[in-house]
Amino acid sequence: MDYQFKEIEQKWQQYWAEHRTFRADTTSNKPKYYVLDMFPYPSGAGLHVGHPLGYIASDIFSRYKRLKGFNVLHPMGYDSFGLPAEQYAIQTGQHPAVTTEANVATYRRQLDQIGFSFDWSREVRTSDPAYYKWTQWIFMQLFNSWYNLETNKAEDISTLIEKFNAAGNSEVKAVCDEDTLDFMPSDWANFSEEEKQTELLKYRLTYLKESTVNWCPALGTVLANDEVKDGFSERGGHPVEQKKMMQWSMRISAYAERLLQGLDAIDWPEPIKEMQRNWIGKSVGASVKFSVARGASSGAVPDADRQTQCDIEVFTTRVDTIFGVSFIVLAPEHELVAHLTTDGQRSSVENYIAQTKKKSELDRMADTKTVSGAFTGSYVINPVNQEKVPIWIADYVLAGYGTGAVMGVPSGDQRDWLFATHFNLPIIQILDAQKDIAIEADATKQGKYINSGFINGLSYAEAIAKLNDWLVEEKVGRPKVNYRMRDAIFGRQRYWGEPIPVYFKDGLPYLINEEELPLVLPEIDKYLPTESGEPPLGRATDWTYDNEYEYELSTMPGWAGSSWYWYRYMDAHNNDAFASEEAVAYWKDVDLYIGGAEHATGHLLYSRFWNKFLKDLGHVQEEEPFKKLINQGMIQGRSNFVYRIIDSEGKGTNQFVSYGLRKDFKTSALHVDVNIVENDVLNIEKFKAFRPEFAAAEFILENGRYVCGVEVEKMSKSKFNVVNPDDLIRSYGADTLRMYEMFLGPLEQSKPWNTNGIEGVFKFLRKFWRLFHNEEWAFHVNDSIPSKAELKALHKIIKKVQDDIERFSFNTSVSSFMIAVNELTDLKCKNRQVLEDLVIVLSPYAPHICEELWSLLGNENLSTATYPTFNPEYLAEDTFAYPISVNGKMKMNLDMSLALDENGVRELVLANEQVKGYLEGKEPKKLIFVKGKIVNIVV
RNA sequence: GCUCAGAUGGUGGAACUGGUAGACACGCAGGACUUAAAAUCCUGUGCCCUUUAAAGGCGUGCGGGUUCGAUUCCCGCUCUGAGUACCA
Repeated sequence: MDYQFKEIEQKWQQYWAEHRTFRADTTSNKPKYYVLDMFPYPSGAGLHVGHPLGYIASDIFSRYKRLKGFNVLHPMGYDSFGLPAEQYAIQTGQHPAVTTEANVATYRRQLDQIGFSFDWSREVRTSDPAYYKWTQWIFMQLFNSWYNLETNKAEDISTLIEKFNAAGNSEVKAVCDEDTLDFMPSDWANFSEEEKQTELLKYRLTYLKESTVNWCPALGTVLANDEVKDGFSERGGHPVEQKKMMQWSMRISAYAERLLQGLDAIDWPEPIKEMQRNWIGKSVGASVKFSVARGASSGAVPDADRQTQCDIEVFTTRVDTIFGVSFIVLAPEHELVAHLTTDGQRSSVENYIAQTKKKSELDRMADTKTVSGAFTGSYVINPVNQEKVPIWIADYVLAGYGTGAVMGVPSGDQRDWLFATHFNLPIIQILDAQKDIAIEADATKQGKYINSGFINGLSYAEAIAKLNDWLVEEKVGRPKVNYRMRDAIFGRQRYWGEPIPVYFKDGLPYLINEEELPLVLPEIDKYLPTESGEPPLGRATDWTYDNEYEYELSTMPGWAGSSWYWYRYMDAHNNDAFASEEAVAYWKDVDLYIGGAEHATGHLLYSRFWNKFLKDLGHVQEEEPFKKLINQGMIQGRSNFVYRIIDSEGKGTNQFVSYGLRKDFKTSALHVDVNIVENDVLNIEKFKAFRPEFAAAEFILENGRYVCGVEVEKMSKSKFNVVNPDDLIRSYGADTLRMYEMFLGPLEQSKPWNTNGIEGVFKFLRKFWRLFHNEEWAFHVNDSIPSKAELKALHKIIKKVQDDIERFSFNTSVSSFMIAVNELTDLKCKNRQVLEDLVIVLSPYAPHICEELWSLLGNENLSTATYPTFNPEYLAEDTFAYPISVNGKMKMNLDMSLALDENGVRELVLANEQVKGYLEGKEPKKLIFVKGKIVNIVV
């Protein structure tokens, strides 16, 4: 029979499901290998062709590893909490759980028909209470932990309390809030329960913190940055304001250094590591206190406050330039600004602050050219030389980074230089190697210091060391490492997320009992915030702890459930632990993780954080969760256009002109559904049915066809360029889709989707099928002894595919399969032995057709087969058609024995008549010979 | 602006450590089979010159360099894509 992909694919998908073929087994004595895909959010739009790209690659890898004798864990699940389901619920009143369930069913159906070898018995859904029980449990562990900088790991909060009991907090080295009290053991003992809890909260790894959020009063809700555009909500266009709010936060900053160091040990793409390094943003420098000078300038009456001692702390990476400071700049939002502003400067400072507030964050960042700022009227004393230096405010200083204050050194920093030049502030040269500081700043670290008091004559390294010691000695500063990364906000004022297992008593948060987990999401009448502006959970009735205390009304953010899910797959149905100790000990970590690069600083960073935390507590074994990471490229949409002719009045007509002829007319381009276009040629009949208004359309054709225009855009419904895998599977089958997606190009490269070449892959599979059949489509192989040529073709592909898969070059193996099948077809190979091995080698790519042929060959269960061993002997050659080049230009090929050495080759080459012709009687100066590669004659 | 990735025929791409550029496909052209179409098969297909062939010239974004030899290494530039945002 001809290749009947529909029957074959259905049959084997059913077989795999019934036989639980891909169930991973924790008791196996084979080596383990864990292949993980980033699990999808089940959106209402279903799967598009971009999704499976990574899944196909990981599936090929998993199937290959099974053939290579590994015990492979290859699971799949759903990141099923999220905003779109909630949005939909608000609009329709449908419970998000219901729509999510329906979407999951669609995804499952679509995934199943591609023939993935997932172990579905381990499926997880983050919105399942049996799953989020453990997300909540991890939250509780974080709440009950603090970060000990002495042991450099998280510890149970009880060890902190012991320290408080024994010695108060002066000796405690912890990552904590900045406003901790100083207390002695006796103080601690006398603290009330509330005071103790308040203090402990400042050390807990998850804690409450006042944060600024985008608050939209009209919608009564907090918005993500994405949902705000130019100060207005994207939905509805209502004004959005900044509002301070108590929010749950995760002390990820405690792990900054370990997150940074850990990158060196993992096999990830360098650009992703670089992104994480930048995100963590380590800078080494010093923090220096500048004390505010008493009595401000311009005859202003100093108020009583200003008389009190007050310091401005700055962070700098160039403490060596401190003698060159000619001004200090605070962020306009800095808390001391109002306090420091003199009456004389008040109006201009307030003006400036008002202006800054008006600028959107984007404007403020985009405009690096305009210099702006305002003088506060106050001064600080530079601690190193007692110089009086003016305090300014400017919006280039950010409140959120460092201390929100910088020292201005115009000779060494171009931005400071521009500021000083604009406002006429002094520019002091500090290094003898600095040049042309009248024209621009020179940030050199070369040369010796000048105009720099006690560091005059020193080099950069000497100066830094001396200053750091001096700062500590004089108690005006210290060396400091600063990280850009800030703690992660861990609450959302939404419904469709994990409830936070916390209740409030006397305004303080307490954990619920572990036995009470999961804290199940309560039913509510509407998915909107309450009238008083509380999160949707405020609508729940009879939802209190112990019938008394109010629960936390925020839910966890989207990244909570995805920050540990790979462990759940190890032991998905465990009710007593997130995964059993034995399961974690067996599977350990993810060997290969495939997913999109867009998660570089979100999911991939948070996951590493939670993993390190769980490691500190002894719940998991590895410091890093994902050993190797591969990013698949984004599949873009390829939009097609038709060109409607515009009449003299500017109105669209009924006529459409083909792409090549559109220049002769006035036209407007219209998106046309890519599914009615083939190889950029429009199917006119389908187009007429596309929309009623096109039913009577007329066409100006070129070469008898209507050619469409093309543009690469993001895949989206509104652009009619979404390609759904279902249609392709219907016309070509899953095996063709799988191979075609791989054939498209390198996995990691982003590329537009186009189906132009899919026929070629389909033809290949038919040709492959025909290898096993005779002219009448009857199954036909023989048991003859394989010829040398057949074995050569086979072993070439055995080696090629294994090399390709191991370097994730899937596109090149598809080409090689085509070559192998072409060769074997030409050889009229019907040999059972050869074809059987070929089936195994191809099976990771096209599993259905291979299972069918495998069973026709009389075998059972292809996934338990063994990948054939490559034998280099079959590829060995006696002779080689050496390319002969003259002066580096290839001229001809000459067959010569591979046994020949340079002298033998030289003799043969120079004696050759054709070569003589090329030399035109000239004496060769030199002959380059690379064995098995090339001969080059230099004249 | 900075960082990273990339640029190869009409198209997707191949060439893995510097050694025959354009594998494999798509498309296109021509042919076979067919009443016809589909399917299948065969041939050709980087560009230029040439009636054809042989032969030749030019060719991996642009300009240089290293080398017997460069798509590959180095320097400078242009463009495209992604990320990031005044980080003190």
